[in-house]
Order: sequence, then structure tokens, then C-alpha cells
Amino acid sequence: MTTKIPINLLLNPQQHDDKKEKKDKSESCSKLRGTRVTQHKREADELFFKLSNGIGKPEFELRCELKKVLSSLKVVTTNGKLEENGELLLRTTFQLSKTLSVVLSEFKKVEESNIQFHKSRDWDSERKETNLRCKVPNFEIVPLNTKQDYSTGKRHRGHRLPSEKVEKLELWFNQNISKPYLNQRALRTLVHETSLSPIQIKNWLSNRRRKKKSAGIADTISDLLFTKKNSKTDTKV
Amino acid sequence: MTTKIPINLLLNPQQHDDKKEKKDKSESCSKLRGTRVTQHKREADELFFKLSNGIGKPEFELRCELKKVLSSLKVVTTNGKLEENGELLLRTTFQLSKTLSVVLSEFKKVEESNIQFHKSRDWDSERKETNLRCKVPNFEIVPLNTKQDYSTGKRHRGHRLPSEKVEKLELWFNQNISKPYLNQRALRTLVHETSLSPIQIKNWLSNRRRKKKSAGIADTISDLLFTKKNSKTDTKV
DNA sequence: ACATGTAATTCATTTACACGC
DNA sequence: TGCGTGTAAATGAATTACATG
Repeated sequence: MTTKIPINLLLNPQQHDDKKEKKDKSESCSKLRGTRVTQHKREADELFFKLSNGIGKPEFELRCELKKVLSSLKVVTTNGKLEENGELLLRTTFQLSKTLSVVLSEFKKVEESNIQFHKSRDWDSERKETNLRCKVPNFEIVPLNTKQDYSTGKRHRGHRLPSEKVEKLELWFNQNISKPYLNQRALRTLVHETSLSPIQIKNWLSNRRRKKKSAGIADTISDLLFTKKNSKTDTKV
Repeated sequence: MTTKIPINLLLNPQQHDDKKEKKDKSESCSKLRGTRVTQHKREADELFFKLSNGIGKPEFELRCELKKVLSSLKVVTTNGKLEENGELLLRTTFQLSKTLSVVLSEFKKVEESNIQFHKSRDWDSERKETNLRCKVPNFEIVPLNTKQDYSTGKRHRGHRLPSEKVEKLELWFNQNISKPYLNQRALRTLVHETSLSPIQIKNWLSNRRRKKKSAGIADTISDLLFTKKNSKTDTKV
């Protein structure tokens, strides 16, 4: 059993958040806005240190501390004038805290006592030996485009197929790259593996072949032209 | 004076073409559909050879031959069962022919006799010494997103700024990356360079700072999560 | 069954503007 | 004022489904 967490819950407090999240955040931070930076930086460091050593604590206490960490870090990252590396570090910390907070919320929802999170590689390996119990859900970060509900059975043009099914189709396509055409047996296998209809699989492969064709040409020709494809002039922090 | 050619005119006969282009294409090719492949391949090779040696020819003749080349190549690339490299070569040829055809059309529009194209680097350097005359327009391939007309003065949210102006702003941003904030002098300079309003420039820089901030965090955190950002599993031809 | 055309939809991104500090 | 941030509107690429020959 895997609990799915939409990626937007873990993103920057800037875009792709849904309204509820935004409301919640601005509320919890408003009282701290405008206060001195260095003080909050110290406080945040302190809290985060406490937090990272307090894994055995009950879930509620952890959540309270995380909230404080998040608020403090929010202030620091908003108002702080730091050198680049310091700011990056703070932002990463903010994100990690937020991730932890989201995961804890999910646990709350599952309404189990004495549960553990095991999601991020680093956290995981570092405390394998601590009090592991039963009922450990697997968390999975899902990209935004697979959020929609396919249980209704209603399918429309433009609506995305679940990404894990697309992955399986992609795998088959790459394994049969030299001749990416279906025979009866392959179709049956894929239908079984993906639970998609034969029509969907045929459509998908047809579209995939077209995409491959197109992509190859575009790259080739664009090397010969002046066309500057790369609008990725972003300077990374 | 530069003549702008939208990139979509040069792209694959598959997507992102506008309706007129599509109509034109299907008409000119329909009569050839279904005929034997090898015959047309030979014909195409022949024509392309003739073409590449016939630079001194009048524009009209060149255009006729290009049309034939395009039709033939269309058939070959559509129906042909070739090994991968051969197909790629054919497609590249198709694209180059199409490029030439488009450029010639543009010349037609300018309604000048005895003119030369000098666009692609390779074509250019190879025939520097041939009959160069006056009135040589500069062709520029423009990306799709700058297609819209800004002459009306009507601006809306979401409507893209001309890419050359964005480039200038991007340049300024990167040159002042450590402190990307405007002073009076910088603002005046940019207003003069880009012909954008002060408000637009302020907005752009504000949005750009936000983007930088966000990008840095997203990258950082996504390295730590399982989030697979790269949907770029395309196998290039 | 196939390539191709294209409609419908989603997604990330870009631009503009609102609000509060 | 200028700033960061929230968010609306729009764009364009990509995805999926279906039509045609």
C-alpha cells in the first residue's frame, strides 16, 4: 500500500500550490513577518538541531517543532541577506522541513499510532536501527499530471494516462525499438500488464512512433539551422 | 533589414504547422501517394543532385525542382522501408529542401530579381564567389512564440514579449546577477534598448528574480527526492 | 493495421497586475 | 516609491483519442 503525495505540496512556496496550502502558510507565518532576521536564524538552527535529534519523540511534538522551523525559515529566506551558499542551505532546509511536515500530516490521516516515516533515502539509512514498528506506509511522490481520477472510467482526449502505465508502454517501445509494432501476443501481454484497452495501447504506440520520427528530424535539422532551441538560460542558484 | 521566417514553416510535416501550410502540402503530394518507393527514391536523388549543382539557375526553375524534390521525398519518407541511417538522411534532405523552398518563397515576396540567399552557414561559405549582387536580405528563423503582432499596442497577460527584447533583459540580468535590481540609470538604458515600458521592465525583472529563486530550490530538493523530473525518455533517431 | 490530420485537454511557463510591507 | 508574493490570463508543447484514406 502506497500513499501518494502530490509533488506540488513539496514545491517552493511560490507556484503550483493549491489554494488551501497557500492560505495555511500565510496564516502561520504572518505573525513572524518583519521581525529581526538573525534572531530567527539562530532560533531556526536551534530548532532544526533539536528536531534532527528528536526522532523518538511522539508525532504531535515533532509536528509542532516542524511548524516552528518552517515559520522561522520562511522569515529567514524571505528577508535574509546572506551569501549565496548560506541562502541555498537555508532553502534546502526549508524544503526538507516542509517535506517532513507533509509526510507527518499524511501519517496523521492514516490515524495510526507509533508509525514511522521512511521516504527520503538519507533519513532512512541514518536511522534504520531506531524503533521500527509495523504498519509502515510507503510514500510515493507523484507528479502533477497524474493527479486526476481515472476510476470514473471517463476518458477524454488530452487526459493523461497514469504514469506507471506509460512507463510500461515506454519500456516495451524501447525494447522493440527496431520494430515497434504489435503482434497479437505482444498486445495481449501489454493489455494484461497495463489494464489499458487494446485500442488505447494501439493509439499510444501509434502516437509514440510518430513522436520518435518527429523528434529525430527536429534535432537533425535544428543543428543545421540557427534556431536556438535552448531557452534554458536560467542561471541556477 | 531582416526577413523573419517562423520556425513552424521549417518543421516536420507533422505538428505545429498552421492550416494553410497543411492544406498546401497534402494537395501537392496527393497525386504521388501510393506509387512505388524505389522509383521515387532514384528520382529524388537525381533531382537533388541537379538542384545542388544548379545554383546559377533562375529562381523559378529552382522552385519547380524543389517542389518535385519535396514531393518525391515525401513519398519516400512516408512509405519507404529503409535502414535507419538511410531514412534519417532522406528526412534531413527533405527538411533542407523545404528550408530552401521556404526561403525562395520569401524571395519571391520581396519581388527582386537576381537575388541571393545567405542564411545557412554551409550554403553561404560554399558559394561566396558566385554571382553575388545587391539587395541580399538577411533571413532569421523566429521561434513560434514570437509570432503574434505587437504593433496593435494591445498587451495582455500571458502574451509573450519579442524574444530579442527578452534576450536583452536576460543579458542584463545575468550581468547583474549578484544584485539584479534596477537603478534609475539602468532602467533608462533598458527602456532605450528594448523599447519596452518601464513597468514592463520592472515586472519582467521581478518575475525573473522569482524564477531564479524558485528554480534553484526546485533543483536542489528534487535531487533529494525520488521525483523523476525527466520525462525525456525519447530515444533519438 | 498503418501513417497522418487534428480535436481536446493538461501542464509548465510567461506576462501583467493586485496587495501588503 | 520599490519590493516580494499571489494569482489571472494566455501561450505553446505534449499527450491522448479519434477520423480519414
